[in-house]
Amino acid sequence: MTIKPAKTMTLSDIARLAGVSESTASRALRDNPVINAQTRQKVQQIAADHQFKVNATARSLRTQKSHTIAVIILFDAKTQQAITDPFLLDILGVIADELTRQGYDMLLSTSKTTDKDWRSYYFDSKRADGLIVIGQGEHDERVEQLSNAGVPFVVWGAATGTEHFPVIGSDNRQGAQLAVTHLLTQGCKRIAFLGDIRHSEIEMRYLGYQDALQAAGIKPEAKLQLNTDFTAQAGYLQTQQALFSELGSLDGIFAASDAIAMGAMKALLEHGIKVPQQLALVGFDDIAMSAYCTPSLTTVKQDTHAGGKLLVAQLLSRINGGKAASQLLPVKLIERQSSLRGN
Amino acid sequence: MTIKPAKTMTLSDIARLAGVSESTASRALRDNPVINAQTRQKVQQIAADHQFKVNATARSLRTQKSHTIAVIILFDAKTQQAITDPFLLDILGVIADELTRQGYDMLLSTSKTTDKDWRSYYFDSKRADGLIVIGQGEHDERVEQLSNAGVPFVVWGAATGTEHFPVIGSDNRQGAQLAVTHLLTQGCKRIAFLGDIRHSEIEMRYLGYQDALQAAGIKPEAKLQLNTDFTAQAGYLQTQQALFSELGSLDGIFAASDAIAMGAMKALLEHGIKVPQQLALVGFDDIAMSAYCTPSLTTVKQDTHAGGKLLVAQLLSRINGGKAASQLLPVKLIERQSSLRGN
DNA sequence: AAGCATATTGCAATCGATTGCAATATGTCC
DNA sequence: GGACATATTGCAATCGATTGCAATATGCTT
Repeated sequence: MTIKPAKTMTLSDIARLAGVSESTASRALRDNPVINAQTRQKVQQIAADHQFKVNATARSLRTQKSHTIAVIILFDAKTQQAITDPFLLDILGVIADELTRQGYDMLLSTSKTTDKDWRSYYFDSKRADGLIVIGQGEHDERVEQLSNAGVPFVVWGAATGTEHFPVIGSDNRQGAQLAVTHLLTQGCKRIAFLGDIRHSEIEMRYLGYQDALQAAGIKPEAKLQLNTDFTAQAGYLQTQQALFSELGSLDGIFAASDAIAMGAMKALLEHGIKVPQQLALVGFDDIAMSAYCTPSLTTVKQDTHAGGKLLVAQLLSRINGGKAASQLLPVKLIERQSSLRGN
Repeated sequence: MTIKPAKTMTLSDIARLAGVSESTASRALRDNPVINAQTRQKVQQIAADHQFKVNATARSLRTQKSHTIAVIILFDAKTQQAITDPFLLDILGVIADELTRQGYDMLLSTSKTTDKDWRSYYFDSKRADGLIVIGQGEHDERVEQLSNAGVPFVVWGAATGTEHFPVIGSDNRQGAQLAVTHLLTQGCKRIAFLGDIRHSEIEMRYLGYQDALQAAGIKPEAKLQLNTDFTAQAGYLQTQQALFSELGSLDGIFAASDAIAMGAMKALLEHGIKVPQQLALVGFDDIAMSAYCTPSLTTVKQDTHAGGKLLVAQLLSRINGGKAASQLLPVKLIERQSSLRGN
């Protein structure tokens, strides 16, 4: 039998019940040591008895802090799809937990929401103290605008070193290089790249792909780079098409995401191509499913946990008057069946 | 060259600049027809010039409406994992879009956040006007409490007909029945059920499983129901174990989620069991990857789009003084390779 | 020209909590 | 007993917008 308050209690109600002023009540509830211990205790007890909760709106108005961070997930302008890649979900979960741990709420915005002017909507209107933008996408001018407007924000994406706002992201170039070098080690000679290089993260992966080839004395062929959206379907269709085209014979594929890789795998298997014997395949992200497809997928694992924590840490530091710096996170190659030929 | 406001503009600034009172300015900005058209225009122009945005906090305080909905994703008490199933991501995206369309913001809370008392934290504190709870999980008392507290909320889960709060969800029982009937039609005689029936949604699926067997004159064996978490890993391990145990020979598996099914598939293939010839497999959810594993996965498709829209519609109706009703959404069997034996 | 309806605008209270500063009470020292 | 330091508490302003009601202006009627 919980007491069901007829109407919401306010601080003034609590103060009256405790026989103190609102200021004392307010201080008592916030454990301000200047208030006498007994008074403090009494006020807190009464507040608890009446299930009093501070009105977050009033507090925000007065303190000029919302204690809320807006997380914006950029959607692909082309596919119009919001969050689809399981990878996003991973990092989103980490960010959510970390924000909570730090006492912040998370306002989530996806796809169409972002038609809005983020700065106006979230920051100028005081809905949020700062922004986390996930996925730079294809060079978004809106991100650039943010940096001119004094809005505290951090981006998950590709730190190229040239942007003038803080970007946290995996070392995509290094990851791709590891992956492609691995393919070369497994004996691949002609490796296709599946991914849309208009996304800056993917562009970095493509650079890593080229690095690896060049290090092995192989000249990258432009026609082996095939623009592919972030979906299994796109990977499937692109691979089918590649197999029918006059690309010549491939013996390796590096896909810019695991979802793409799985689509590619499907197409290959349908065509009776043996993976990894005839063609070795490597993805990127290490989503949960990668270990459980057949053959299991070799991939580059991003440290989403570190990434999420870092995004939050940098943003909060920035909000609290400090600086936020770009940072590259190390990645790791996870070798599985799709590329291991057992020499 | 955007004008960079030295400090944030307030309504009073705009009023002063326009030479009108704050009340007139406020009304003008909200397109109140009582204000003279010219005045209205002038105020709006000035506001636009100075990139004025209404302070959402102040408005909320005054109007007593946050125009925010808290979405709570229940995590599994056991695995301690937050959002992992791709299915959640789907429905979350739909809800986000729909809330945006309706002019609401979305406060997302996962896993550890939910240690809090939701009612206090989100509703009593006026952070949100209502709650959407996703995943009833294993009979959560906290959901029950909400319904006693007059908080507007809706749940995505299993509408059993006995709960006294609005639940929107797929017709899990019907879906399972379709799936298992399909397996029987394909000639399966002994079908295992992989899923944790302590989750009410899964319980409904188990009932549907039993319905189908009984309709075919088969007596369900309790030992063929194997509790399994919502992950590919759990499906994999459980299936491995099942194959080594003295369950006798199975020729069909109905998994309570696609992720579980994919784990199961992995285990089967590793053991050289031919899918679907020796053992047919059906999942639930129709996540994006299901069409792209090999063999592709037969599954029961949930209408996440309708579900998300309905959740939002019902909640807003409830907030606006109306009623919210539980509702069952129809599902659809998607037949793919993992179960089709071509008779 | 007085009377009254209608169109616009402004005054001032209000939403609920926080906080700088002043006020009071208590204790200590010489 | 007076002076002064310290511990507690309260007053009142403030955050920024919204809104009921009153005030003023304008136009029309007879």
